[in-house]
Amino acid sequence: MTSIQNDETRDLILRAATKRILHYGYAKTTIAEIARECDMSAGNIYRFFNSKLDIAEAMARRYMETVFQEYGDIARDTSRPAMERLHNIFSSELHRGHDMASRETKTLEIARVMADNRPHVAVEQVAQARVHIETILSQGLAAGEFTLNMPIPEVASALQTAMYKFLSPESLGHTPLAQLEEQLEAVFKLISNGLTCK
Amino acid sequence: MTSIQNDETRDLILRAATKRILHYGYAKTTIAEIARECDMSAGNIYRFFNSKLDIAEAMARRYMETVFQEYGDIARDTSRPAMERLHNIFSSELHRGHDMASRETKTLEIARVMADNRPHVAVEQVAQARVHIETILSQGLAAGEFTLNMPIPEVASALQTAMYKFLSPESLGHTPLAQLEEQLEAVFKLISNGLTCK
DNA sequence: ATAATAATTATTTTGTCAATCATTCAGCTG
DNA sequence: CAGCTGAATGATTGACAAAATAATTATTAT
Repeated sequence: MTSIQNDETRDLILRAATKRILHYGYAKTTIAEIARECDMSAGNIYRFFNSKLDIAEAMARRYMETVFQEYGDIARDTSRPAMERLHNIFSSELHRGHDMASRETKTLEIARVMADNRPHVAVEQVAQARVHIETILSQGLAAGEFTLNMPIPEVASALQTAMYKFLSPESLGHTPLAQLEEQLEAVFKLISNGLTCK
Repeated sequence: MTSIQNDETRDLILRAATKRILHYGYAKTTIAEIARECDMSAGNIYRFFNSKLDIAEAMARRYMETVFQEYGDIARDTSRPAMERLHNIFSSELHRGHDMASRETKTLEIARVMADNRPHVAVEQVAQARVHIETILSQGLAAGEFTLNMPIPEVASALQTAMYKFLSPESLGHTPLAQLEEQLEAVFKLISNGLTCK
């Protein structure tokens, strides 16, 4: 079983794993390689992680933390209009997704591995993103910027559903960024009209 | 090369192919089997279709024709409100997609084969569906039912983008129908508000 | 000209072996 | 004992060839 103490070693392993997995991919990276990079034995890794999948999951969570940090910053910056900040979140989601799909980093493989073996993780991440969207919505509502005819959680969820295309690996892989950007603008315009009208 | 005449034989082949492919899947049905079902030789199939893929494409197109017939009927039925008919189209798209994904028919495999080998077909189909959406939109606009702040083609396209989740095989396969129905309602409510507000 | 049969080419499957790898664990070390 | 190692295990994978299957093309016959 994984021990509780020694957080620094966990971090060391995670950094080494991230380095190699982003470069060579999840399947092509072996526990032995990660261990070598940390100057320890392969067996010792298992004192800190229960499985290779757990390492990947921790990696993914750590990365998403930075993303949610960014969303939190946006949600906190009440100096900008709520609508603009909503747009900011979805737009940055699209660009991050596109970077992942196009760049040589093997992020897409990890996404697939997670979707196949840890499906609840994606659900959690979406829920976490929704929290920030709800925050911005309620700010916009309080500021008189929005007129909602549905409860905030439903609106936030519907927004995410409508923006699904911009984080689906399929469309990210097959549609050029410029076109996706146009489509994002169009959908956003459509919806923002519905949010603001009296 | 494929000959032009003898449309009945083409139909015979297509029906036989459809029967077997829906039952056993695309990969598992052979040209020889289709030929046997038609009481002809395998080689002879090639007088009517250039390849097995062409048979699948013809199958898919024929099926989509019936779908577009339905859309045409909906678009023509001006007795119902335009908004209701828009909803009708997307809802029926969702249910058809879900049937494909859940039922034992191997429709999903065909969709994948088409996406991989004939990507332009899906693009065409989406464009064809958009025509009907545009028709309904312009009817709703003429009837004073809608207030659009974008050109009709852009609105139609944005609608399709926002509804992308309900025809993506991934979400159809992983999300229960009831939940997708709820999400469809929510997105539609959000957008319809934007279309109708003054 | 049209269709069946035969030939060819491409792809898939199968079987085998070795190698690799995730994971476990008995035991070393300090 | 806490913290680790290195060897063992069992499952998976990759390479490779041979055989089989299936798509496509060429030839022949009516």
